[in-house]
This record gives sequence, C-alpha cells and structure tokens, in this order.
Amino acid sequence: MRTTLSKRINELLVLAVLERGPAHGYQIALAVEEWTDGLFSFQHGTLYPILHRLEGEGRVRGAWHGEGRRRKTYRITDAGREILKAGATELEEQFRALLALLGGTHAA
Amino acid sequence: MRTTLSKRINELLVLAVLERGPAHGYQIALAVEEWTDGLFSFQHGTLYPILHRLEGEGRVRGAWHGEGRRRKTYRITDAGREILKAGATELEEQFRALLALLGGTHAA
DNA sequence: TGGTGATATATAGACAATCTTTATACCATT
DNA sequence: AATGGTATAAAGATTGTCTATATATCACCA
Repeated sequence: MRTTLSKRINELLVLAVLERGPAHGYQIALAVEEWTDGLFSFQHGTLYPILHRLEGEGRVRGAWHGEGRRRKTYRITDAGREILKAGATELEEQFRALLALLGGTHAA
Repeated sequence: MRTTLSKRINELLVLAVLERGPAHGYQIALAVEEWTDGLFSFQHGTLYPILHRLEGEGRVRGAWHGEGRRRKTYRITDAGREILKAGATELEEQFRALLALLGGTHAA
C-alpha cells in the first residue's frame, strides 16, 4: 500500500483544511474534528510532525507571528494543491473499490 | 482513530473475502487484489499475522488440510460476520465524512 | 495577584502495525 | 533436476502514531 493509508489521509485532511484558508496547527485540529463530526481527529503529537513534514516537502508554508503568543500560520502551496487534488481522487477510487468489496457481501 | 484505520480495513478485507466463501491465505491475497483492481493488496508477511490475529479473536476459523502441500483453509464465523457488518457501516460513514471534507474544496 | 483552564507549539520515547527478508516445502513444467 | 509458482511462517527492520512532558501566553475569576 505504497505509503501508509493513514499517513496519506492525515496529510490530505490537513491540506483540505488549509485549502479553505490559512490556519495554524491548533485550528487545523479543531477544524478536522468539527468537519468530520469527530470521526477524524489529531493528537497534537501527531499533527505537528505532519505539518513539519508537509512544510519540509513544500506542500505548505508556515510563518511565525510573534505578537505575544507564538503562532505559526500555515498556507497551502501550489505543490500542496496538486497533491491534494490527485490524492483526493485516488483515495476516492480506492474507497469505491473497498466499499464494493465490503458491500458486495450484504447488499444485493 | 481508535485502532488503526489500516488495521481495521485490512481485517474487513479479509472478512469480506471469506464471507463469499472459505479460502486459504494465498487465495485471500489474490482475491483482494483482483476485486479491488490492485488498489489494495497484502504482503504475505502482513496477511498471515492478520489471519492469526483474527483466528485468535474467533472471527475466523482455520483448518489444516494435510494432503501433500499444506494449506490452511479459513472460514468466517458468526462473530466475524458481526464485525464485518458493523465495521463496513462504520467505515462507510467515516469515508463519507472524509470525502465531504476533501471534496468540498474542489467541488461545488 | 494568583490560580486555573484553554490556547499554542514542540519533542522525546513508547508502542503498534506493516514490510522486508528469510526459511521451509510441495508441485508443475521444461 | 532446475526453475518458478503455490503456500505458510516468523524474525527483524522500519515507519508512523500516540503518550507524555515541557514550555509559554492569555482570559477569567476569586
């Protein structure tokens, strides 16, 4: 399964949130939880490494805002948008195949 | 993400194949690959531990057939059928939520 | 003004699960 | 008899998440 499915999903979740607008880590975690009704969530010990990884790969760009409380606001890059689109499409195909196999057992 | 998503998916894939009829490990791996057009697949070092785990949990039952080449044929149990149904439903919900978030960025 | 809890980021270390590799062995084909 | 496909198993490396800890600001309340 190439790179891990969870890893891909987690990265796509982050990118999808950032596609809707810049956000910092904490906001991303909240957004994912809200928008998926709690079905997906991030521990902060999981999220920050993902953000750093994505930043290192050039899929997001982070900028510090040093007014008092330190915050790092992330924006999606063009490279990030590309793999978001490609990844979402690929994932959807995979899910279709998966559900077909799972559903085929109890559906008509 | 409770237990790993990949773990749950892998187990459901195995159970879904067995729901269609008894099979031994090698056949299960081939079936998953065929039925998902290669989008999901098992390394044998992944599949056998999963089968042993499922067997230990009573979700499948394995029986050796010792005529020459050793083969272990697995059947799904009632307990296995239960978590297959429950798991498939749960997974579908999760995917819907995920695709809504991912798709919301490039769809209307 | 001092404490609590939410906001906010980061990292080290434990843990879980898969993947790679190696081992064994039968069978069919050439 | 040698090769390649079928078939299972387990040890060890790798990967990625989770837990726990550390740090720090801010708002609120007593």
